[in-house]
Amino acid sequence: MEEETKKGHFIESIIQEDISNNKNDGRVATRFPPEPNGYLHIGHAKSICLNFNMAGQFNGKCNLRFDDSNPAKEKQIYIDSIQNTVKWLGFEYGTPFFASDYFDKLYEFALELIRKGKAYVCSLTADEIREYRGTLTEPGKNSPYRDRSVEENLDLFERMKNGEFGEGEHTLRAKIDMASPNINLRDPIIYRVKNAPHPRTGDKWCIYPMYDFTHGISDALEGITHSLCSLEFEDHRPLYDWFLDNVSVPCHPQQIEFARMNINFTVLSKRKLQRLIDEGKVAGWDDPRLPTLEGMRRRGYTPAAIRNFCNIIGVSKKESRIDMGLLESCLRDDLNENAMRVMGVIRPLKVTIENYPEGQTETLEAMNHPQKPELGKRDVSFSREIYVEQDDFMEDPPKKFFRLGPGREVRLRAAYLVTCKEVIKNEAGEVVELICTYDPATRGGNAPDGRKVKGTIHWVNANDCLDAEVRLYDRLFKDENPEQDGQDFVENLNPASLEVLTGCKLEKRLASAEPEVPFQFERLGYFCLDRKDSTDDMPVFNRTVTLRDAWAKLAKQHPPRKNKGNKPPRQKKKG
RNA sequence: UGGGGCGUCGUCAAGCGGUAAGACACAGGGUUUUGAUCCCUGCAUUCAGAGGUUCGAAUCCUCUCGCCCCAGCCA
Repeated sequence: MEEETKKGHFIESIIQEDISNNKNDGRVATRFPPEPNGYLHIGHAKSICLNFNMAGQFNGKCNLRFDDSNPAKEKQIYIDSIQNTVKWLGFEYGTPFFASDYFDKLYEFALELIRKGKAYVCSLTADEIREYRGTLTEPGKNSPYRDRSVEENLDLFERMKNGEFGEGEHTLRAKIDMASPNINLRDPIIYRVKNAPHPRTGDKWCIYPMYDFTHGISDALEGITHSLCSLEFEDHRPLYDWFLDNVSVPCHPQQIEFARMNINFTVLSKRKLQRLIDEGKVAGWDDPRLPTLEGMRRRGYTPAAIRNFCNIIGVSKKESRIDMGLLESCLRDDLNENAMRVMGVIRPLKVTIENYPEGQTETLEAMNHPQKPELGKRDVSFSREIYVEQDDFMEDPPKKFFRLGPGREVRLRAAYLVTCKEVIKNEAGEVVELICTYDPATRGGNAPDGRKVKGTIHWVNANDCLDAEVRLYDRLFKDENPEQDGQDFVENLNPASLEVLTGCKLEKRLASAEPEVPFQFERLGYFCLDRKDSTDDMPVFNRTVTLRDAWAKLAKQHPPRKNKGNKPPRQKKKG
């Protein structure tokens, strides 16, 4: 049903091989290392699943480690959110780790490099450092400070630590090779002065280690065996190895790179997501249209669906753009299996059943899940006045329209067969009510005379229902690739990504719905109560995803006739 | 004309010298009180291209082409 771990992607093969060679004594340890400078998104989920799955699969452990070496960008709220989200996704990580917990040790390792003559304090300005670095095609040149004595370096570095210098005055650099074709090896900066309070170490430090120095050493200190990261760090691997080879760490983890995830019709980068928020294009980090895990959670995505998706897409080194449809397919799979069925009318059209006794109400039974009778039945109330979906009526319907139209008979799900007798319109000519008759002999939906009724539509008792707001979401961008032809992705937003419907009429049992618990509104899609904007007076439901809709697809392929407002069906063409 | 990667169906992705898995999508058909679900069926003579090695190549070699990443005191 769920989560069949894919067999053998290349990282799994490497680990398997290492185990059979008894490398690391057959131990496996991975880590998920987010920088707490933003919220997690679906792209991170891939890495989370990969790291935790590899550990789980090979009886190892996976650490959650915050890569918090740049206090200028990092915040406690992100630390909290990330922990929360990883737990929600379903992974156990025990006590989280922090690179900042290694600041003392990192400082010692920097000292070790200086004593070995492999690091020096450089007093070039940022601009000068850039100039000295050379370009992609020209080698760099040595810093004039490259040959300072060990003593002087030790003294300067200590004074950096003690706060005697301002930002940018000095840096500590590894002494590697200014002529290396790999720019990362041209005496990379290890420490810089930064006068910013750190979320965890406060103002204890005014110098902070850079990523390349911090990351590998943190891995080694935690006994990580396989350090999985994305492709852009491939060029950093020689540096990763250089640090671990030149400093006294307990082990030397192996860095392995894989391609990060991309999905069409959305953007996956903290920077771009941040911009959508800053420019007010979406409501915040947890806007249900966003691919952030908090947004997806609020919208109704389930952890199981996301995990399954991450397992299904595989792991490789090829840049790819995954079809949003695949994510949705995984979602529907889980929701179809687990969501209780209910009825809700989101664009109500009143129906009066003229031959049904006035003032009478009766209780009918409906299945909670047609494929799972063990989930039981629920009561739904029925009376003379009900609501049906506006889309389920056409004044001049084509032949293949199996719903309501003048003189047509349909089944009200779990109720009766009704026939449309009369159409009532307002002054503007809009249909505002239908007068129908019902066949009392069809209680439950079957006709004793065996006549076939092709269409079944959902409905709600007008005298016993829940008023609600419903939010319909669509893809955030119009284009499959929001940045096609170098366009600014913000210009490509789908103006119809959010549609708010008020005055929706839902089955009464939804009054006790809990946030994020999925329901299938039959024939419409999967919905859940919004945890943030719902009030006692006005519940708000988010549409998580629609049902597959063969009818809508058909109608789209064959454009509307000019007559009424409804979607117009045509005969399907052959071939 | 620096370095590092990557190129298998529309989209992901198996394949590791023995004659192209699977998933999503798509197209037909069946079941159905959700036009949902479910169930069948079809869907790469071909692996970026060209040469070569071999009885045999997507898999090995050579060259060519295309795409991505790197010049933060970000991660």
